[in-house]
Amino acid sequence: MEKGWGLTLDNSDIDRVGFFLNKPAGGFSLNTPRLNQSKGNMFSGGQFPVSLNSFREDQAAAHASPVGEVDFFSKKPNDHHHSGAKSGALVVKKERSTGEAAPVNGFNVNTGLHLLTANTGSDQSTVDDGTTEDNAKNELAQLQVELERMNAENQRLKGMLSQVSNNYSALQMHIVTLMQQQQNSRTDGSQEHEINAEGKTESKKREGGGGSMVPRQFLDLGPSGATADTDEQTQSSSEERTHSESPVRTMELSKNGSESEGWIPSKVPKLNDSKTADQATEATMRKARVSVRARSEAPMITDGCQWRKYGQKMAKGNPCPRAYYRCTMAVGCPVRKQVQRCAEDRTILITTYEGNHNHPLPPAAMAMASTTSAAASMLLSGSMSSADGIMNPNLLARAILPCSSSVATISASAPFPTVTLDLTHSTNPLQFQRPPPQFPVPFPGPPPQVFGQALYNQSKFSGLQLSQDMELNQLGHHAPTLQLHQQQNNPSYADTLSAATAAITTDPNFTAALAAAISSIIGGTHPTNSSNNNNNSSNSNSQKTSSFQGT
DNA sequence: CGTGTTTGACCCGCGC
DNA sequence: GCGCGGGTCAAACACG
Repeated sequence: MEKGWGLTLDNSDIDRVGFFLNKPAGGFSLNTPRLNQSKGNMFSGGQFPVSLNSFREDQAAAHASPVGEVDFFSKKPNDHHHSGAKSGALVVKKERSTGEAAPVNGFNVNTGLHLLTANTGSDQSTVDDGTTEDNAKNELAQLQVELERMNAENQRLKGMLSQVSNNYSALQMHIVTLMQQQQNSRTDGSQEHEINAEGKTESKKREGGGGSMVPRQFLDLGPSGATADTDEQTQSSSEERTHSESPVRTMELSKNGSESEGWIPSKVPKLNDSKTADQATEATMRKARVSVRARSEAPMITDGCQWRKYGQKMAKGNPCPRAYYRCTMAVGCPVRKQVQRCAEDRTILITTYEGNHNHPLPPAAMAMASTTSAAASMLLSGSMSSADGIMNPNLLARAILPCSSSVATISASAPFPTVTLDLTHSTNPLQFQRPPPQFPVPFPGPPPQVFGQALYNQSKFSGLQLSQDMELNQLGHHAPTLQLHQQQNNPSYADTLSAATAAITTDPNFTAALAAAISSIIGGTHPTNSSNNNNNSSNSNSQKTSSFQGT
């Protein structure tokens, strides 16, 4: 039930964990968010920076991390004897007695403890003085007391940790319960029409004389094994396993609302029994789509992935052709996207994503991928697949873009659940109301990759925000420092980031996630290259799609 | 020559 | 059954 969401948070937070634990750099699959990682997030979120070590005692000791707090928990209470080679404190003392400098390893912890002693210098002057022996004993006693205190603290923190974990689980269960209750209390599907401002006629046309509202394919999960909530599927399978394939188009709550640019295919894959589980899962995941409306003069926004154009069609009602792209970062990646300009406002580029990547993604692409994946998961997962996705458009909308719920809408009237992120206004006004100074002319216009970064930032913020809400309500505070650092190094990004920040800072709870996301994204890319390597993709030379950044 | 785009043909679902 | 429209395929082409 938590697929997708929070994996960006996981990534960034794991990095932070690595900061403490000297974690070897490892790849984290986008599609494998794990609860235990989320727990790690909780514990590393500043409130419990030490508790994490209780889980990683062995690693911390093995890595001999220079961070002192690690060893507090790697020590055993009864290792404080002189002969206890395992005691870091005493080992340090012995080494110091030999005139060696304190090794730069985990034993630095004991240096910290030494600060509590009365006279540290007496150790070095210890030759045969009886008083120094007493001092040593006193010091030893103090160390022992300190150790005991630390152990007590450790136990206390562990208790807090388990409590937080329990609270998290309880909250999670509560959310699920609420969703189920809301589903059960649903009496009609009229709210579906509220989701899209102007999809009423189409939906009513679909209803025909049926009376009961068909909840579309939100629940048309078929044999998808990706959804865990099989019970909910069974609850509503009878009425919801329909293949109403209305050619309804995506309606968006933008100001131009009448525009229908969504990617609503007429071909709905039927999940027959003959299909394999993988195929069904893939087909299921491909059903949920995330449509992004954004102002960009570039032929395609940069989202960090490599795309190959495999088709172009003239869509009805739109003089602008619709381009079909396929992800080429991995063989067989099912992710596709459609790019089409808004008929009414040619400056608005509508990109619709579909599917989940089956390969690791660069940081620049993870935000968008996580957003689409999360949207798809939330729409298609059992808990969400029930009417919640329809009944609570704001829930998902705010999950997608919590900073401005008005721009994220769900097109429930579409044959496929489609989340539309309208970034053409209100989300990032600073970004688009004034042209960037380095691009005064309409073409190439706002740097696509800059916009892309802003977009991804927002997307990533979404994941972060939701993860925060569901796991912990605070992130660490070191990320803003990184963000500012990156901003200074990259003026173009500074522009973008400042705009994005200005758009989001209205939500104070979102600041930490914002900073973490920006720093994470930028930290994983090569801004100097990515800030330039995509502006040349004008309409004429857009053959080389490679919008891949940071490689 | 490899890679990616272009573009007409083809397939499929749906409405009439 | 036929036409329409969306989506995909694949041969031809362009480019480095």
